[in-house]
Amino acid sequence: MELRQLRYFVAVAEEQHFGRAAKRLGVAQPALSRQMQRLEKELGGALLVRTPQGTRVTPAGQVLLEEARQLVSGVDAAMHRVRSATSTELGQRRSSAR
Amino acid sequence: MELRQLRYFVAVAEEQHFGRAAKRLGVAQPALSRQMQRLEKELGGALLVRTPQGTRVTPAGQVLLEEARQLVSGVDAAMHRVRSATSTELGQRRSSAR
DNA sequence: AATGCTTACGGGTCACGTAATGATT
DNA sequence: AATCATTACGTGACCCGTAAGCATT
Repeated sequence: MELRQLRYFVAVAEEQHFGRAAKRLGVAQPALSRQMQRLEKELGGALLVRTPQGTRVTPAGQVLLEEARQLVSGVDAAMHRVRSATSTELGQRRSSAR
Repeated sequence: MELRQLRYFVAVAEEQHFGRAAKRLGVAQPALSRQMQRLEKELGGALLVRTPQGTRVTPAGQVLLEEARQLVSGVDAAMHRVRSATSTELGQRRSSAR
């Protein structure tokens, strides 16, 4: 399971539409379709219900949606924290802090 | 930033040695070296201090280490939860639960 | 010279976009 | 026929392992 797949999944689940999700993500629909298939295969079950009118999440998909949102925002937060820590390091040699 | 990089980084930080970390991960040292470089470049600063005796984490690396552990275990937990939810769906049509 | 990490090189895998196909209304 | 998603196909990027290089002790 990769972060890309989690980000893609959140977009599809929220848009309930592969086309709109793809546009929002800046990728083509087939890329999305393949990644969602891969994700479902790895997790061992359907996450999305595809209909000609659009797409809904399954119960398992709903579980993943909540987890994925947390993880994705957690990753973003971690990146910011590390970047802040990196910048802070620069002036730390002689000034004690900040 | 990808999960692979986070897993690799945790191994290096814990082993304080690229060679041992690579062995533990089942990859070759160069693969590890490249991924750590990529990660540091993306995060905009050093995460590891390489010495001929081994490797230590920088302050920013310490921050990342804690974040990475949480994220990696969070991903694993999410996968288990979704898999459980998937199995549960199967018998839900007529039997109410279990 | 030995240890530890990095750069160079070649091969296999993966992700993507465009185009064509399938399915439902 | 129109909409939504999937499969087919070719290209480019990425990851990896082996081999060679650099630095420190």
